[in-house]
Amino acid sequence: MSTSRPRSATGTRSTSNRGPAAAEENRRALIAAAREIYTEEGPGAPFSAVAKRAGVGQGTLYRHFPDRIALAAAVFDENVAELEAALQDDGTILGLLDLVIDQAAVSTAFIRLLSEQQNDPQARKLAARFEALVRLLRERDKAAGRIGSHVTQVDIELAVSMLAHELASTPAADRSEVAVRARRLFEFAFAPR
Amino acid sequence: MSTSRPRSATGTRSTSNRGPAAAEENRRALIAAAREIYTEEGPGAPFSAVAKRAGVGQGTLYRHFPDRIALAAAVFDENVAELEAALQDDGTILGLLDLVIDQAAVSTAFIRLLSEQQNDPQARKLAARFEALVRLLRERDKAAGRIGSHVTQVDIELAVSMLAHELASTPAADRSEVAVRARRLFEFAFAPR
DNA sequence: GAGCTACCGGACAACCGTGTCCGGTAGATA
DNA sequence: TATCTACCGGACACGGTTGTCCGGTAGCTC
Repeated sequence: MSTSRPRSATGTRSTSNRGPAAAEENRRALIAAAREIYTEEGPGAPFSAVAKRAGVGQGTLYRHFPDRIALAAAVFDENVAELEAALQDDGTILGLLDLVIDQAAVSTAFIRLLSEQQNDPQARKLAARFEALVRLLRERDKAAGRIGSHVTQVDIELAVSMLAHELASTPAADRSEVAVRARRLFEFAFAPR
Repeated sequence: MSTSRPRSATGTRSTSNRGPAAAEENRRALIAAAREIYTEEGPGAPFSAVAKRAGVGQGTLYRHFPDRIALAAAVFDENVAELEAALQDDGTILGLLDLVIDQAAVSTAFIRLLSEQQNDPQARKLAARFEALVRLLRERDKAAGRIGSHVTQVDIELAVSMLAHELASTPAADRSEVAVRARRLFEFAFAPR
């Protein structure tokens, strides 16, 4: 996740900041900065803060990502890919919840994007990937008797959404405490009856 | 400007808008307006919109309530009183969830106030009243075997908080659908094992 | 009914985030 | 090296919110 740029905290850009190669590097720096910002300040943070954090100008930010949605989509594309990679082979629903907890702030922004931009094609595509992943995990868990048959696809999506929203509005200090509680609550809700 | 005020649902002012009696009426109008605004636009709505909605000037708003917190506290004071009135005698935890659902937007703002202003004495007092209510309901439900003994005080508070947050970020159109789902989920989580 | 007090209302300055625009400059090309 | 191109960065204009300040006026007192 770390870039080697003056950027957020340390180091100096190895290459120049001009030319086509730099354009790509800037793009990646912006995505990384957005992740950090989401994590630290939540999805409401000023858009322009991303540029500052990435160590580039406003112009560069808007050139690469015309609006918040475009940037968010780029961030979550990576995010969903990580979830898929971690869970597709042998993950579980509870494992999914754990990853959502790990990625608390980014997850929230992701969930928010999905619910607020239901018309945006990019957002829809991400939603579809996420839902497919949930479907896979649910079927596997059900077959293995790890979750009850009363648990629907939507139940799980709702649980993820609630968890993410709750974590987003929890002061960082209490977050792990809340995460443990919530996980336990959903474990009860999903348990075979 | 003459007799026709933009004042909304609360109706037309019967007395003048000056003098000590009017001061009290303005105060109540502001609280009512704040409720409406929370309900319609969520807790992020411009503070000054409350004054406009109440049909009074900015000055009047700030004179009565120096900041958002003071106003929010006044609103939720009424709110908690309503919860107490409705549930104290024979309410249940699920009944509490239902009321939270009914008051979706106001509840959210309430929950947010509690988590963001943990130091404010007014907010703490409201939190204490709310927690006492939950304690009462939980003990009653437990005694009656309506909820499992694994369900803790904090579990319930967390469920309310998650529910409120989720509803807040749900488009109005989908809210009742989500409410039903969430209620069911918590019913499973709380059920005796 | 005259004067005093208290409260009202809205104008306004300060502030913050957004998105655009353009001068500057590195790198590419020959 | 001279010139051309593409991208960079930050200044800035704009729109919206906050919180203050003060002239105006209703109601109260005598």
